[in-house]
Amino acid sequence: MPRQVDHKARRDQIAEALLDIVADHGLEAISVRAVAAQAGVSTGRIQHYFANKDELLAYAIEYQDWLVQQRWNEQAWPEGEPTPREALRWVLLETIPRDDRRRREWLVGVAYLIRMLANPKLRALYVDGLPRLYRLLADLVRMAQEAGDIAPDRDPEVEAELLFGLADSQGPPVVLGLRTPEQATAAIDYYLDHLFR
Amino acid sequence: MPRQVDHKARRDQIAEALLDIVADHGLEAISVRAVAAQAGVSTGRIQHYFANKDELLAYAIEYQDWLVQQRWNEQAWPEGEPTPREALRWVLLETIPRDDRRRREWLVGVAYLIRMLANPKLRALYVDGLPRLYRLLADLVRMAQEAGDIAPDRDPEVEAELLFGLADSQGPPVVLGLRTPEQATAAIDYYLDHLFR
DNA sequence: CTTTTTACAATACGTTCGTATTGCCAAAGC
DNA sequence: GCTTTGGCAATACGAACGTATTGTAAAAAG
Repeated sequence: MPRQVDHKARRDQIAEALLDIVADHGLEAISVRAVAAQAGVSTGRIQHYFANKDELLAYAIEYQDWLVQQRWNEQAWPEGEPTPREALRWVLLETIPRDDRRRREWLVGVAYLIRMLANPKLRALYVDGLPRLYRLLADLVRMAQEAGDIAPDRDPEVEAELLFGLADSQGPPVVLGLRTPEQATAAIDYYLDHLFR
Repeated sequence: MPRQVDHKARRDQIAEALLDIVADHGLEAISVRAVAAQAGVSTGRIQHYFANKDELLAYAIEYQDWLVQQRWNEQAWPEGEPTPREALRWVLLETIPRDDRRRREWLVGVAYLIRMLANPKLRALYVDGLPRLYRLLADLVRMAQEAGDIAPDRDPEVEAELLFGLADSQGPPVVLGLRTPEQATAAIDYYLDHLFR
């Protein structure tokens, strides 16, 4: 066997370029040539690593999903053992598009949503992830309740929905510049202050 | 002047076809020929009523925005003078994609979101609408408070954000079939039960 | 040193795209 | 009734598209 290259690295580099374009101009701006230009490679290279455009598109979100999971596995939780409140805050802030990386992830997620309707593999990325997130939030609320930091009459499932909804609904206004990430963070902190006592 | 036709009706019919395609397959599926086929007209007809593709795309969301405003102006409020709670519930349920019409509107809104980043005219549709919605929700909470139906220590602005977030976050799971519209409605009713007493 | 295979670059091919062009029919104005 | 003009259909055109094909440099295997 001749010259060996890191296949994943090459595919990831191409996926990076695709995700940049999608976040800026949507899926309709994706062409093999445009991705090649953004990545600074030839279309021949892209053809060498992806059988066709659909496979390229599919790899790119799977790659983004992998990126997100990497961050959650490595960075969570930032400093030692967090309290339920710290963990809750970390998770909620993680969902808002507060910096370039998270902004791109958020926009790409939006761009791929309609594709999920007809594509079961894409759908699974969302369908599997959301209930896990709800469960995590509810568990953290429960832990805080058991520690006496949240009033016992609060329903953890309902609180999980409210918290997620509050964080999730910050996405569009932040991305569109109607609200700053700081304001979105403040909204979440404000509600956490009410929830914890 | 010769034969006169209803220009708006023609344009709306074409916009309808475009919106159907966008909701099903995203903006990347839009071509003048595809819209013509969906509408059952010739591409010549589309060219006659729209200078180019961009103008067609722009007209279509403006048309959808007009449709939504029509419904809010005419159907709100369903039966006579509603209580603040009825009005609140009506508004919140209006934002969830519970039937084909609202589902299409929701999906089209998502599809156009990335275009709003670079297009001020599109952005305005969102940027103008959201604060008005927040204000409406907060006002309704305030009215209910003054009537003694909501505890006076609730912050109307915070409650507006929670209510909107709760309703808004139902969109993706409902559209993707993870949750039924009935379950989404139940989640909203459950929280309204807690808020009102 | 030769062979084989990987990793591409370059180009070619057929299709689809947005849009320009052309032509025709019907109705209103004179 | 002739002219004009709006309302199209049909077609044409160049660019861009996804992808197939071809060629080549280089490195591992023998």
